[in-house]
Amino acid sequence: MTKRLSPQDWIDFAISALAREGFESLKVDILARQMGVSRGSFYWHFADLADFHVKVIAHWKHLATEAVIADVEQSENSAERLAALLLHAFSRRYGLEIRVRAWADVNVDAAQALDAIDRERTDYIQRLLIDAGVPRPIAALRSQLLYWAYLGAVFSKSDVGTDQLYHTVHELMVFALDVPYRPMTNGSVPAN
Amino acid sequence: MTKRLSPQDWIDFAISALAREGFESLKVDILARQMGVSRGSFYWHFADLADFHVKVIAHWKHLATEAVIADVEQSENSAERLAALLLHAFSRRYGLEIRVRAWADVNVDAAQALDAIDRERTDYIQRLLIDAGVPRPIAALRSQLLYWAYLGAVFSKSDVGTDQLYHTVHELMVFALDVPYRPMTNGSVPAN
DNA sequence: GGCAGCCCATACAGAAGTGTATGGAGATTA
DNA sequence: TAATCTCCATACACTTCTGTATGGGCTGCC
Repeated sequence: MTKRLSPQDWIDFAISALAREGFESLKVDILARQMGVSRGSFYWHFADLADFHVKVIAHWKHLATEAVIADVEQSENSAERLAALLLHAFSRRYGLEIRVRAWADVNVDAAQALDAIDRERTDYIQRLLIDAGVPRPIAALRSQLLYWAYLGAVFSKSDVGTDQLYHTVHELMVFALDVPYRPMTNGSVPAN
Repeated sequence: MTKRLSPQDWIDFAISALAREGFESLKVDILARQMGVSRGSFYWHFADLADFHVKVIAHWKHLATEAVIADVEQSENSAERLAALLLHAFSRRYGLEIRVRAWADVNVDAAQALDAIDRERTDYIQRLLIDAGVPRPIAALRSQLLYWAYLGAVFSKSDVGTDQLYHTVHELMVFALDVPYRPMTNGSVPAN
């Protein structure tokens, strides 16, 4: 019945296991037990563990880039887009991303995937800044710093509260665009 | 001769191994081999692996806090101190810190130590901002963001070049203190 | 020189995980 | 219905690492 598994089933389960327990749970033994199946199933679908890990990382990369693209379609002008992006970035749950970055310290493929994702994101932010009128060299620097702040937030345990979130975004918008910024949502953000 | 080892010898070697190869190298087998000694030595000095790891983490925490204190004594006024701190933070080699953060995803003690260090550092930055005249609630937010940027830089593979370094610090100083800042070193930083 | 105490080597048992070989159950197609 | 193809279970050999037990060398001290 529901017992026949596809390679994608394994990969999907691995992604959720990665988010829940970290990369050390991505072992044939453990996954098979949790999926109620034997290791024989795994070795039918995948050559070995390394092969499996490569495919899991590739799928994560796919998910991560999809998330970026989804943000692109949100608003019209680039300032609004940047604000929406920041809002989304700093309110997100970081479960999966923090696991992949820990994994990258051990796994070369994960490290390469992260490098690509990082470049992709900073490039996009930089384009937004340039479109918003920030001179190119300054935009390069600030996009880097903005993304670093995002990365730091990912790793920092301290969650951004819903009210602090708007202040955070406001501060970053001012930093990024050099002008006071008033968000579209409501008036809960002070005028600095 | 030079073969008799103290517990501290093991811990020191573990710290350097951690920086070089990551936390997965902190195994009795591997360390003993690299130190040219047998595992019997290890189990004489330490109860078990967990005990050893706890002590390694404690020692790292000691080193990390020492580094912060060293920065405190550098300059006179708080703006100069902040600039010196940023300069030092963003020009540092991150080898050890990135390893510990990866380790923290797996080891609870490492995670706790990192939490404490993070809090310590942000508190210090916040104090500097307040001393420099930034209102307390804004200082809290900005110190958080500044530290996030530092954390992001730690994880980002892209190294900060020596020339970009001054621009980075300049941008962050402006962001932190709300005023154009001119560093003391030389005139290589544009007036924005 | 003899005697403790400190430090290390060796050997053993065992857990956890990988990969392979083989066979068997179920669905699919001829 | 028979043959075949998919998918999985079981069993085995192997590696890596941990922790313990035991004994031996070295050092300082009397």
